[in-house]
Amino acid sequence: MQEWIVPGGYATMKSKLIQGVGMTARTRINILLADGCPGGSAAIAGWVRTVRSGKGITFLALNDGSSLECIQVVADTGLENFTVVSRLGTGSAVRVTGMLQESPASGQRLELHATEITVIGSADQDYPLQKKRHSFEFLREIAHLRPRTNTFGAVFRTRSALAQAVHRFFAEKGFMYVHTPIITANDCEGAGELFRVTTLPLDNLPLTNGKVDFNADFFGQATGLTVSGQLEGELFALAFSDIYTFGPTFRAENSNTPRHAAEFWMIEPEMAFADLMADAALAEDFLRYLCSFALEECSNDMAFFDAHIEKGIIGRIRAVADSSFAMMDYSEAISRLEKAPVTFQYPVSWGLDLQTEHERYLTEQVVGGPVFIVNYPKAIKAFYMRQNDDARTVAAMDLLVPKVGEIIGGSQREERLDLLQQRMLETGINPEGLWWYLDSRRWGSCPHAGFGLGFERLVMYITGMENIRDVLPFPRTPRHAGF
RNA sequence: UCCCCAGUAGCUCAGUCGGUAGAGCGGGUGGCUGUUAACCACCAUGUCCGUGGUUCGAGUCCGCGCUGGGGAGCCA
Repeated sequence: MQEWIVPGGYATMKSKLIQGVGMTARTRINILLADGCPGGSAAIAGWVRTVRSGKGITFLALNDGSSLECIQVVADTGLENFTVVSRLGTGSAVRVTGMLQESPASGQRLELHATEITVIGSADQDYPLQKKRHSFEFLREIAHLRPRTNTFGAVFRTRSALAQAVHRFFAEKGFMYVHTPIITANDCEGAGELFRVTTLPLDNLPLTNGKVDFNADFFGQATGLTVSGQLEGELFALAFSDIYTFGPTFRAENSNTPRHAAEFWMIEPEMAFADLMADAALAEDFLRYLCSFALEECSNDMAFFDAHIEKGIIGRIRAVADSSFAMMDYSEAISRLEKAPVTFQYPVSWGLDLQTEHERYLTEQVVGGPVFIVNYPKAIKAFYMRQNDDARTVAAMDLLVPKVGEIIGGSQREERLDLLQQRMLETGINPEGLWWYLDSRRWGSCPHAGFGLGFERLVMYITGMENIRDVLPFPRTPRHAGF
Protein backbone atom coordinates (compact mmCIF):
# COMPACT_ATOMS: atom_id res chain seq x y z
CA MET A 1 0.00 0.00 0.00
CA GLN A 2 1.21 3.41 -0.92
CA GLU A 3 0.93 6.34 1.47
CA TRP A 4 0.59 9.63 -0.32
CA ILE A 5 0.41 12.08 2.50
CA VAL A 6 3.21 14.57 2.03
CA PRO A 7 3.35 18.13 3.28
CA GLY A 8 2.91 20.82 0.72
CA GLY A 9 0.97 23.96 0.03
CA TYR A 10 -1.21 25.09 -2.80
CA ALA A 11 1.73 26.25 -4.88
CA THR A 12 3.15 22.77 -5.09
CA MET A 13 -0.17 21.17 -5.93
CA LYS A 14 0.99 19.81 -9.27
CA SER A 15 3.96 18.04 -7.79
CA LYS A 16 2.40 16.67 -4.63
CA LEU A 17 -0.31 14.12 -4.45
CA ILE A 18 -1.56 15.36 -1.14
CA GLN A 19 -1.43 18.89 0.14
CA GLY A 20 -2.13 20.43 3.48
CA VAL A 21 -2.03 18.95 6.96
CA GLY A 22 -4.56 17.52 9.38
CA MET A 23 -8.12 18.07 8.32
CA THR A 24 -7.02 19.89 5.17
CA ALA A 25 -4.83 17.03 3.96
CA ARG A 26 -6.27 15.79 0.73
CA THR A 27 -5.53 15.20 -2.90
CA ARG A 28 -7.12 17.34 -5.55
CA ILE A 29 -9.32 15.19 -7.71
CA ASN A 30 -7.66 16.21 -10.97
CA ILE A 31 -4.30 15.05 -9.63
CA LEU A 32 -5.72 11.83 -8.32
CA LEU A 33 -7.43 10.97 -11.59
CA ALA A 34 -4.33 11.78 -13.60
CA ASP A 35 -1.61 10.31 -11.40
CA GLY A 36 -3.33 7.94 -9.00
CA CYS A 37 -2.54 4.23 -9.07
CA PRO A 38 -4.77 1.33 -7.96
CA GLY A 39 -3.86 0.11 -4.53
CA GLY A 40 -3.02 3.43 -2.98
CA SER A 41 -4.94 5.10 -0.22
CA ALA A 42 -6.23 8.59 -0.74
CA ALA A 43 -8.19 11.33 0.94
CA ILE A 44 -10.35 13.79 -0.98
CA ALA A 45 -12.93 16.42 -0.19
CA GLY A 46 -15.53 17.90 -2.48
CA TRP A 47 -19.16 18.37 -3.35
CA VAL A 48 -21.52 15.61 -4.36
CA ARG A 49 -22.78 15.90 -7.92
CA THR A 50 -24.90 12.75 -8.08
CA VAL A 51 -25.84 9.93 -5.78
CA ARG A 52 -26.81 6.52 -7.16
CA SER A 53 -27.97 4.04 -4.57
CA GLY A 54 -28.52 0.32 -4.89
CA LYS A 55 -29.20 -2.15 -2.12
CA GLY A 56 -26.01 -2.28 -0.10
CA ILE A 57 -24.01 -0.06 -2.45
CA THR A 58 -23.98 3.63 -3.22
CA PHE A 59 -22.02 5.60 -5.80
CA LEU A 60 -21.15 9.25 -5.28
CA ALA A 61 -19.79 11.44 -8.05
CA LEU A 62 -17.55 13.89 -6.26
CA ASN A 63 -16.16 17.14 -7.68
CA ASP A 64 -13.83 19.62 -6.02
CA GLY A 65 -13.55 22.12 -8.86
CA SER A 66 -10.06 21.06 -9.85
CA SER A 67 -11.35 19.63 -13.10
CA LEU A 68 -14.44 18.90 -15.05
CA GLU A 69 -14.23 15.27 -14.06
CA CYS A 70 -15.74 13.80 -10.95
CA ILE A 71 -14.27 10.88 -9.10
CA GLN A 72 -16.57 7.95 -8.43
CA VAL A 73 -16.71 7.11 -4.75
CA VAL A 74 -17.97 3.64 -3.90
CA ALA A 75 -19.66 3.27 -0.54
CA ASP A 76 -20.91 -0.01 0.88
CA THR A 77 -22.40 -1.37 4.07
CA GLY A 78 -18.96 -1.63 5.61
CA LEU A 79 -19.27 2.07 6.35
CA GLU A 80 -20.47 2.97 9.79
CA ASN A 81 -22.72 5.67 8.38
CA PHE A 82 -23.76 3.88 5.18
CA THR A 83 -27.43 4.75 5.64
CA VAL A 84 -26.62 8.42 5.95
CA VAL A 85 -24.26 8.31 2.96
CA SER A 86 -26.78 6.52 0.74
CA ARG A 87 -29.28 9.29 1.41
CA LEU A 88 -26.92 12.19 0.77
CA GLY A 89 -28.33 14.97 -1.33
CA THR A 90 -26.79 16.53 -4.39
CA GLY A 91 -24.59 19.43 -3.32
CA SER A 92 -23.41 18.01 -0.01
CA ALA A 93 -19.81 18.62 1.04
CA VAL A 94 -18.03 15.46 2.09
CA ARG A 95 -14.58 14.21 2.93
CA VAL A 96 -13.68 10.72 1.82
CA THR A 97 -10.76 8.50 2.66
CA GLY A 98 -10.38 5.17 0.99
CA MET A 99 -8.53 2.97 -1.41
CA LEU A 100 -8.08 3.62 -5.09
CA GLN A 101 -9.09 0.73 -7.28
CA GLU A 102 -9.41 0.04 -10.94
CA SER A 103 -13.04 0.46 -11.80
CA PRO A 104 -14.71 -2.74 -12.94
CA ALA A 105 -17.32 -0.76 -14.86
CA SER A 106 -16.77 1.43 -17.86
CA GLY A 107 -16.95 5.18 -17.51
CA GLN A 108 -13.91 5.73 -15.36
CA ARG A 109 -10.42 4.31 -14.97
CA LEU A 110 -10.25 4.63 -11.20
CA GLU A 111 -12.67 4.81 -8.35
CA LEU A 112 -12.27 5.39 -4.66
CA HIS A 113 -13.57 2.70 -2.33
CA ALA A 114 -14.45 4.59 0.80
CA THR A 115 -13.31 3.45 4.21
CA GLU A 116 -14.60 6.61 5.82
CA ILE A 117 -16.97 9.30 4.63
CA THR A 118 -17.47 12.42 6.73
CA VAL A 119 -20.41 14.62 5.91
CA ILE A 120 -19.02 18.11 6.32
CA GLY A 121 -21.97 20.08 5.04
CA SER A 122 -25.22 18.44 4.07
CA ALA A 123 -27.56 19.68 1.36
CA ASP A 124 -31.27 19.05 1.49
CA GLN A 125 -33.80 18.58 -1.28
CA ASP A 126 -34.15 22.33 -1.76
CA TYR A 127 -30.67 22.55 -3.31
CA PRO A 128 -31.43 24.38 -6.57
CA LEU A 129 -28.94 22.61 -8.82
CA GLN A 130 -30.53 19.48 -10.16
CA LYS A 131 -29.00 16.55 -11.97
CA LYS A 132 -30.11 17.99 -15.27
CA ARG A 133 -29.45 20.81 -17.70
CA HIS A 134 -30.36 24.26 -16.51
CA SER A 135 -30.71 27.35 -18.67
CA PHE A 136 -27.98 29.96 -18.35
CA GLU A 137 -30.70 32.50 -17.50
CA PHE A 138 -31.79 30.47 -14.50
CA LEU A 139 -28.21 29.89 -13.39
CA ARG A 140 -27.57 33.65 -13.45
CA GLU A 141 -30.24 33.95 -10.77
CA ILE A 142 -28.25 31.55 -8.59
CA ALA A 143 -24.83 32.95 -9.38
CA HIS A 144 -23.68 31.93 -5.91
CA LEU A 145 -24.12 28.27 -6.84
CA ARG A 146 -23.48 28.14 -10.56
CA PRO A 147 -19.69 27.72 -10.22
CA ARG A 148 -20.55 24.20 -9.07
CA THR A 149 -21.86 23.29 -12.52
CA ASN A 150 -19.88 21.74 -15.36
CA THR A 151 -20.15 24.73 -17.68
CA PHE A 152 -19.30 27.41 -15.16
CA GLY A 153 -16.59 25.30 -13.62
CA ALA A 154 -14.97 25.06 -17.03
CA VAL A 155 -15.51 28.75 -17.79
CA PHE A 156 -13.98 30.03 -14.58
CA ARG A 157 -11.06 27.61 -14.62
CA THR A 158 -10.34 28.80 -18.15
CA ARG A 159 -10.78 32.43 -17.16
CA SER A 160 -8.27 31.99 -14.35
CA ALA A 161 -5.79 30.21 -16.61
CA LEU A 162 -6.11 32.93 -19.25
CA ALA A 163 -5.56 35.69 -16.70
CA GLN A 164 -2.36 34.02 -15.64
CA ALA A 165 -1.39 33.52 -19.29
CA VAL A 166 -1.77 37.27 -19.85
CA HIS A 167 0.73 37.99 -17.10
CA ARG A 168 3.05 35.24 -18.30
CA PHE A 169 3.04 36.55 -21.87
CA PHE A 170 3.99 40.06 -20.86
CA ALA A 171 6.49 38.91 -18.26
CA GLU A 172 8.24 36.81 -20.88
CA LYS A 173 8.43 39.84 -23.15
CA GLY A 174 9.82 42.10 -20.44
CA PHE A 175 6.73 44.25 -20.02
CA MET A 176 6.18 45.94 -16.67
CA TYR A 177 2.81 45.51 -14.97
CA VAL A 178 1.30 48.84 -13.91
CA HIS A 179 -1.61 49.36 -11.54
CA THR A 180 -3.30 52.43 -12.92
CA PRO A 181 -5.82 54.17 -10.67
CA ILE A 182 -9.36 52.93 -10.24
CA ILE A 183 -10.61 56.32 -9.05
CA THR A 184 -10.01 59.08 -11.54
CA ALA A 185 -10.78 62.74 -12.02
CA ASN A 186 -10.48 62.43 -15.80
CA ASP A 187 -14.02 62.95 -16.90
CA CYS A 188 -13.09 63.25 -20.54
CA GLU A 189 -11.19 60.14 -21.44
CA GLY A 190 -13.57 59.86 -24.31
CA ALA A 191 -14.67 56.32 -23.61
CA GLY A 192 -18.12 56.31 -22.17
CA GLU A 193 -20.07 57.42 -19.14
CA LEU A 194 -18.35 57.08 -15.80
CA PHE A 195 -19.70 56.10 -12.43
CA ARG A 196 -19.52 58.92 -9.95
CA VAL A 197 -17.46 58.38 -6.81
CA THR A 198 -18.48 60.64 -3.98
CA THR A 199 -18.92 60.90 -0.23
CA LEU A 200 -21.32 63.83 -0.57
CA PRO A 201 -24.73 63.26 1.04
CA LEU A 202 -26.96 62.54 -1.96
CA ASP A 203 -30.09 63.69 -0.15
CA ASN A 204 -28.54 67.02 0.79
CA LEU A 205 -25.96 68.09 -1.77
CA PRO A 206 -23.88 71.22 -1.05
CA LEU A 207 -24.82 73.72 -3.73
CA THR A 208 -23.02 76.81 -4.96
CA ASN A 209 -25.07 78.94 -7.33
CA GLY A 210 -27.39 75.99 -7.86
CA LYS A 211 -24.58 73.63 -8.85
CA VAL A 212 -23.05 70.83 -6.83
CA ASP A 213 -19.95 72.06 -5.05
CA PHE A 214 -17.40 69.31 -5.58
CA ASN A 215 -14.85 71.28 -3.53
CA ALA A 216 -16.71 69.82 -0.57
CA ASP A 217 -16.34 66.28 -1.88
CA PHE A 218 -13.77 63.78 -0.64
CA PHE A 219 -11.19 64.56 -3.32
CA GLY A 220 -12.08 68.22 -3.64
CA GLN A 221 -13.18 67.63 -7.20
CA ALA A 222 -15.56 65.48 -9.19
CA THR A 223 -14.30 61.92 -9.47
CA GLY A 224 -15.43 58.65 -10.95
CA LEU A 225 -14.39 55.08 -11.60
CA THR A 226 -11.91 54.57 -14.41
CA VAL A 227 -13.10 53.85 -17.92
CA SER A 228 -9.56 53.12 -19.12
CA GLY A 229 -6.04 53.04 -17.77
CA GLN A 230 -4.54 54.01 -21.08
CA LEU A 231 -3.59 57.62 -20.43
CA GLU A 232 -1.77 56.75 -17.22
CA GLY A 233 -0.34 53.71 -18.95
CA GLU A 234 1.23 55.96 -21.56
CA LEU A 235 3.00 57.89 -18.82
CA PHE A 236 4.57 54.70 -17.53
CA ALA A 237 5.49 53.55 -21.04
CA LEU A 238 7.37 56.83 -21.36
CA ALA A 239 9.49 55.77 -18.39
CA PHE A 240 9.64 51.97 -18.47
CA SER A 241 9.38 51.46 -22.25
CA ASP A 242 7.03 48.48 -22.30
CA ILE A 243 4.19 48.24 -19.84
CA TYR A 244 0.72 46.78 -19.54
CA THR A 245 -2.28 47.23 -17.34
CA PHE A 246 -4.77 44.52 -16.44
CA GLY A 247 -7.49 45.63 -14.14
CA PRO A 248 -11.13 46.41 -13.58
CA THR A 249 -12.82 48.99 -15.74
CA PHE A 250 -16.22 50.60 -15.31
CA ARG A 251 -18.73 51.99 -17.78
CA ALA A 252 -22.02 53.49 -16.64
CA GLU A 253 -23.60 53.11 -20.06
CA ASN A 254 -27.11 51.73 -20.15
CA SER A 255 -26.04 48.94 -22.46
CA ASN A 256 -28.20 45.86 -22.44
CA THR A 257 -26.41 43.43 -24.69
CA PRO A 258 -24.65 40.08 -24.38
CA ARG A 259 -21.31 41.84 -24.89
CA HIS A 260 -21.46 44.69 -22.36
CA ALA A 261 -21.06 44.82 -18.61
CA ALA A 262 -20.77 47.77 -16.24
CA GLU A 263 -17.69 46.24 -14.62
CA PHE A 264 -15.19 44.33 -16.69
CA TRP A 265 -11.46 43.68 -16.90
CA MET A 266 -9.29 45.24 -19.54
CA ILE A 267 -5.76 44.59 -20.72
CA GLU A 268 -3.89 47.59 -22.13
CA PRO A 269 -0.27 47.22 -23.21
CA GLU A 270 1.70 50.29 -24.22
CA MET A 271 5.12 50.38 -25.90
CA ALA A 272 7.51 53.30 -26.23
CA PHE A 273 9.59 53.72 -29.38
CA ALA A 274 6.99 51.76 -31.27
CA ASP A 275 4.77 52.42 -34.26
CA LEU A 276 1.50 50.96 -35.46
CA MET A 277 3.20 47.98 -37.12
CA ALA A 278 4.95 47.06 -33.86
CA ASP A 279 1.60 47.41 -32.11
CA ALA A 280 -0.08 45.03 -34.55
CA ALA A 281 2.78 42.56 -34.24
CA LEU A 282 2.36 42.55 -30.47
CA ALA A 283 -1.39 42.07 -30.73
CA GLU A 284 -0.89 39.13 -33.09
CA ASP A 285 1.69 37.47 -30.82
CA PHE A 286 -0.55 38.08 -27.85
CA LEU A 287 -3.75 36.59 -29.26
CA ARG A 288 -1.97 33.61 -30.77
CA TYR A 289 -0.20 32.96 -27.47
CA LEU A 290 -3.45 33.03 -25.54
CA CYS A 291 -5.15 30.68 -28.01
CA SER A 292 -2.29 28.18 -27.82
CA PHE A 293 -2.23 28.47 -24.07
CA ALA A 294 -5.92 27.67 -23.74
CA LEU A 295 -5.64 24.66 -26.04
CA GLU A 296 -2.67 23.26 -24.17
CA GLU A 297 -3.38 24.18 -20.56
CA CYS A 298 -7.16 23.86 -20.56
CA SER A 299 -7.57 20.91 -22.92
CA ASN A 300 -10.26 19.14 -20.90
CA ASP A 301 -12.33 22.26 -20.50
CA MET A 302 -11.81 23.16 -24.17
CA ALA A 303 -13.03 19.70 -25.16
CA PHE A 304 -16.11 20.37 -23.07
CA PHE A 305 -16.73 23.69 -24.81
CA ASP A 306 -16.30 22.01 -28.17
CA ALA A 307 -18.79 19.29 -27.26
CA HIS A 308 -21.40 21.30 -25.38
CA ILE A 309 -21.02 25.04 -25.96
CA GLU A 310 -19.84 25.59 -29.50
CA LYS A 311 -19.12 22.82 -31.95
CA GLY A 312 -15.81 23.26 -33.72
CA ILE A 313 -14.39 25.86 -31.37
CA ILE A 314 -11.15 23.95 -30.88
CA GLY A 315 -10.55 24.02 -34.62
CA ARG A 316 -11.32 27.71 -34.77
CA ILE A 317 -8.98 28.57 -31.91
CA ARG A 318 -6.31 26.30 -33.34
CA ALA A 319 -6.62 28.09 -36.69
CA VAL A 320 -6.05 31.46 -35.01
CA ALA A 321 -3.11 30.13 -33.02
CA ASP A 322 -1.49 28.81 -36.19
CA SER A 323 -2.34 31.57 -38.65
CA SER A 324 -0.46 34.63 -39.72
CA PHE A 325 -2.75 37.62 -39.46
CA ALA A 326 -3.56 39.69 -42.54
CA MET A 327 -3.55 43.49 -42.69
CA MET A 328 -5.76 45.73 -44.75
CA ASP A 329 -6.05 49.48 -45.04
CA TYR A 330 -9.42 50.94 -44.03
CA SER A 331 -9.77 52.44 -47.49
CA GLU A 332 -9.26 49.06 -49.10
CA ALA A 333 -11.72 47.50 -46.67
CA ILE A 334 -14.33 50.04 -47.74
CA SER A 335 -13.80 49.34 -51.42
CA ARG A 336 -13.99 45.59 -50.77
CA LEU A 337 -17.25 46.07 -48.94
CA GLU A 338 -18.62 48.29 -51.69
CA LYS A 339 -17.87 45.58 -54.21
CA ALA A 340 -19.25 42.80 -52.00
CA PRO A 341 -21.95 40.67 -53.65
CA VAL A 342 -24.10 40.87 -50.53
CA THR A 343 -26.39 43.56 -49.22
CA PHE A 344 -25.58 44.99 -45.82
CA GLN A 345 -28.11 46.37 -43.42
CA TYR A 346 -25.93 49.39 -42.75
CA PRO A 347 -24.42 51.70 -45.36
CA VAL A 348 -20.82 51.45 -46.46
CA SER A 349 -18.90 54.53 -47.49
CA TRP A 350 -15.52 56.07 -46.80
CA GLY A 351 -15.76 57.97 -43.52
CA LEU A 352 -18.31 55.73 -41.85
CA ASP A 353 -17.40 53.31 -39.11
CA LEU A 354 -17.55 49.58 -39.77
CA GLN A 355 -20.50 47.70 -38.33
CA THR A 356 -20.20 44.20 -36.94
CA GLU A 357 -21.73 42.80 -40.16
CA HIS A 358 -19.01 44.55 -42.18
CA GLU A 359 -16.26 43.37 -39.87
CA ARG A 360 -17.44 39.80 -40.04
CA TYR A 361 -17.66 39.90 -43.83
CA LEU A 362 -14.08 41.12 -44.03
CA THR A 363 -12.63 38.54 -41.67
CA GLU A 364 -14.81 35.62 -42.71
CA GLN A 365 -15.39 36.11 -46.45
CA VAL A 366 -12.63 38.38 -47.73
CA VAL A 367 -9.69 37.16 -45.64
CA GLY A 368 -10.88 33.92 -44.09
CA GLY A 369 -8.98 34.55 -40.87
CA PRO A 370 -7.85 37.27 -38.49
CA VAL A 371 -7.19 40.63 -40.11
CA PHE A 372 -6.02 44.02 -38.93
CA ILE A 373 -7.84 46.98 -40.41
CA VAL A 374 -5.57 50.02 -40.17
CA ASN A 375 -5.61 53.76 -40.83
CA TYR A 376 -9.15 54.80 -40.08
CA PRO A 377 -10.63 58.23 -40.82
CA LYS A 378 -9.68 60.52 -37.97
CA ALA A 379 -13.23 61.77 -37.53
CA ILE A 380 -14.41 58.41 -36.18
CA LYS A 381 -11.47 57.78 -33.85
CA ALA A 382 -10.23 59.11 -30.51
CA PHE A 383 -8.26 62.33 -30.03
CA TYR A 384 -5.05 60.61 -28.90
CA MET A 385 -4.52 58.63 -32.11
CA ARG A 386 -1.61 59.71 -34.31
CA GLN A 387 -2.47 61.64 -37.43
CA ASN A 388 -1.15 60.19 -40.67
CA ASP A 389 0.55 62.31 -43.33
CA ASP A 390 -2.59 62.26 -45.50
CA ALA A 391 -4.19 64.52 -42.85
CA ARG A 392 -7.44 62.57 -43.00
CA THR A 393 -6.61 59.25 -41.33
CA VAL A 394 -5.05 58.19 -38.05
CA ALA A 395 -2.74 55.30 -37.18
CA ALA A 396 -5.48 53.17 -35.64
CA MET A 397 -5.95 49.43 -35.87
CA ASP A 398 -8.75 47.03 -35.16
CA LEU A 399 -8.12 43.31 -35.08
CA LEU A 400 -11.06 41.42 -36.54
CA VAL A 401 -11.57 37.70 -35.99
CA PRO A 402 -14.12 35.31 -37.48
CA LYS A 403 -17.47 35.01 -35.72
CA VAL A 404 -17.12 38.05 -33.44
CA GLY A 405 -15.59 40.89 -35.44
CA GLU A 406 -13.46 43.34 -33.52
CA ILE A 407 -11.60 41.84 -30.58
CA ILE A 408 -8.68 44.25 -30.17
CA GLY A 409 -8.53 47.97 -30.83
CA GLY A 410 -5.37 50.04 -30.67
CA SER A 411 -3.36 52.82 -32.16
CA GLN A 412 -0.09 54.63 -32.39
CA ARG A 413 -0.48 57.65 -30.12
CA GLU A 414 -0.05 61.25 -31.16
CA GLU A 415 3.33 62.15 -29.70
CA ARG A 416 3.54 65.66 -31.25
CA LEU A 417 2.33 68.25 -28.79
CA ASP A 418 0.90 70.74 -31.27
CA LEU A 419 -1.04 68.13 -33.21
CA LEU A 420 -2.36 66.58 -30.01
CA GLN A 421 -3.57 69.95 -28.75
CA GLN A 422 -5.19 70.64 -32.08
CA ARG A 423 -7.06 67.29 -32.00
CA MET A 424 -8.24 67.95 -28.45
CA LEU A 425 -9.73 71.23 -29.53
CA GLU A 426 -11.36 69.63 -32.57
CA THR A 427 -12.93 66.85 -30.52
CA GLY A 428 -14.00 69.04 -27.61
CA ILE A 429 -11.64 67.58 -25.00
CA ASN A 430 -10.72 70.12 -22.34
CA PRO A 431 -6.89 70.21 -22.17
CA GLU A 432 -6.86 71.69 -18.67
CA GLY A 433 -7.66 68.47 -16.86
CA LEU A 434 -5.11 66.60 -18.96
CA TRP A 435 -2.16 68.98 -18.46
CA TRP A 436 -0.06 66.07 -17.23
CA TYR A 437 -0.84 64.07 -20.34
CA LEU A 438 0.23 67.00 -22.49
CA ASP A 439 3.40 67.37 -20.41
CA SER A 440 4.42 63.90 -21.53
CA ARG A 441 4.60 65.32 -25.08
CA ARG A 442 6.55 68.32 -23.87
CA TRP A 443 9.60 66.57 -22.46
CA GLY A 444 11.07 63.46 -23.96
CA SER A 445 8.11 62.59 -26.09
CA CYS A 446 8.56 59.65 -28.44
CA PRO A 447 6.50 57.51 -30.80
CA HIS A 448 4.51 54.98 -28.82
CA ALA A 449 1.60 52.65 -29.37
CA GLY A 450 -0.73 50.34 -27.55
CA PHE A 451 -4.01 48.50 -27.65
CA GLY A 452 -6.89 47.44 -25.48
CA LEU A 453 -8.47 44.04 -25.09
CA GLY A 454 -11.59 43.41 -23.05
CA PHE A 455 -10.71 40.35 -21.02
CA GLU A 456 -14.26 39.00 -20.92
CA ARG A 457 -14.50 39.22 -24.68
CA LEU A 458 -11.35 37.16 -24.90
CA VAL A 459 -12.82 34.59 -22.53
CA MET A 460 -16.03 34.54 -24.57
CA TYR A 461 -14.07 34.09 -27.76
CA ILE A 462 -12.04 31.19 -26.41
CA THR A 463 -14.81 29.38 -24.54
CA GLY A 464 -17.59 29.98 -27.05
CA MET A 465 -19.85 31.43 -24.36
CA GLU A 466 -22.19 33.92 -25.98
CA ASN A 467 -23.12 36.16 -23.05
CA ILE A 468 -20.64 38.28 -21.09
CA ARG A 469 -22.76 37.67 -17.98
CA ASP A 470 -21.72 34.04 -18.18
CA VAL A 471 -17.96 34.64 -18.15
CA LEU A 472 -17.99 37.09 -15.23
CA PRO A 473 -18.20 35.47 -11.79
CA PHE A 474 -20.78 37.96 -10.55
CA PRO A 475 -21.70 40.22 -13.46
CA ARG A 476 -22.69 43.85 -13.00
CA THR A 477 -25.10 45.09 -15.67
CA PRO A 478 -27.89 47.67 -15.59
CA ARG A 479 -30.21 46.82 -12.65
CA HIS A 480 -27.97 43.94 -11.58
CA ALA A 481 -25.46 44.24 -8.75
CA GLY A 482 -26.53 41.20 -6.74
CA PHE A 483 -24.14 38.81 -5.00
C1' U B 1 -32.26 54.28 -24.61
C1' C B 2 -35.07 52.20 -29.11
C1' C B 3 -37.23 47.70 -31.57
C1' C B 4 -38.80 42.51 -31.16
C1' C B 5 -39.94 38.11 -28.21
C1' A B 6 -41.12 35.74 -23.69
C1' G B 7 -43.13 35.05 -18.41
C1' U B 8 -47.70 28.30 -16.62
C1' A B 9 -45.11 23.03 -10.81
C1' G B 10 -38.32 23.37 -8.03
C1' C B 11 -36.27 23.25 -13.52
C1' U B 12 -37.38 22.80 -19.04
C1' C B 13 -41.74 23.38 -21.43
C1' A B 14 -46.95 21.92 -23.69
C1' G B 15 -51.75 23.92 -23.07
C1' U B 16 -56.03 23.46 -29.73
C1' C B 17 -61.60 27.53 -30.99
C1' G B 18 -62.01 31.45 -24.49
C1' G B 19 -64.98 26.29 -20.99
C1' U B 20 -62.08 25.78 -14.76
C1' A B 21 -54.17 22.85 -15.39
C1' G B 22 -50.56 18.86 -18.02
C1' A B 23 -45.74 16.23 -19.49
C1' G B 24 -40.58 15.24 -18.85
C1' C B 25 -36.91 16.04 -15.46
C1' G B 26 -36.17 17.14 -10.27
C1' G B 27 -38.27 15.95 -5.11
C1' G B 28 -40.56 12.29 -1.42
C1' U B 29 -41.64 6.96 -0.19
C1' G B 30 -40.62 1.88 -1.29
C1' G B 31 -37.85 -1.78 -4.33
C1' C B 32 -33.19 -3.35 -6.66
C1' U B 33 -25.30 -6.35 -5.10
C1' G B 34 -21.88 -2.31 -9.56
C1' U B 35 -24.41 2.33 -10.92
C1' U B 36 -22.83 6.18 -14.98
C1' A B 37 -27.92 12.58 -15.90
C1' A B 38 -28.92 4.55 -12.85
C1' C B 39 -33.41 1.74 -13.18
C1' C B 40 -38.78 0.09 -11.57
C1' A B 41 -43.41 1.35 -8.79
C1' C B 42 -46.26 4.78 -6.14
C1' C B 43 -47.07 9.99 -4.09
C1' A B 44 -47.24 15.43 -3.79
C1' U B 45 -46.86 19.54 -6.38
C1' G B 46 -49.51 25.69 -8.96
C1' U B 47 -50.68 33.65 -6.66
C1' C B 48 -50.79 30.40 -14.81
C1' C B 49 -45.57 37.61 -13.44
C1' G B 50 -48.76 41.83 -11.42
C1' U B 51 -52.85 44.97 -12.32
C1' G B 52 -57.18 46.84 -14.77
C1' G B 53 -60.67 45.57 -18.58
C1' U B 54 -63.84 42.58 -22.32
C1' U B 55 -66.89 38.11 -21.37
C1' C B 56 -71.86 33.93 -18.55
C1' G B 57 -66.76 32.27 -18.26
C1' A B 58 -59.71 34.39 -19.29
C1' G B 59 -53.50 30.62 -18.64
C1' U B 60 -55.74 31.92 -23.53
C1' C B 61 -58.29 38.32 -25.91
C1' C B 62 -57.16 43.91 -24.90
C1' G B 63 -54.62 48.16 -21.93
C1' C B 64 -50.86 49.44 -18.40
C1' G B 65 -46.79 47.96 -15.38
C1' C B 66 -42.75 44.65 -13.77
C1' U B 67 -39.05 41.05 -14.96
C1' G B 68 -36.05 38.28 -18.35
C1' G B 69 -33.95 37.33 -23.23
C1' G B 70 -32.53 38.76 -28.25
C1' G B 71 -31.40 42.69 -31.90
C1' A B 72 -29.67 47.93 -32.47
C1' G B 73 -26.97 52.09 -30.62
C1' C B 74 -22.63 52.97 -27.43
C1' C B 75 -18.33 50.28 -26.96
C1' A B 76 -14.20 46.55 -24.64
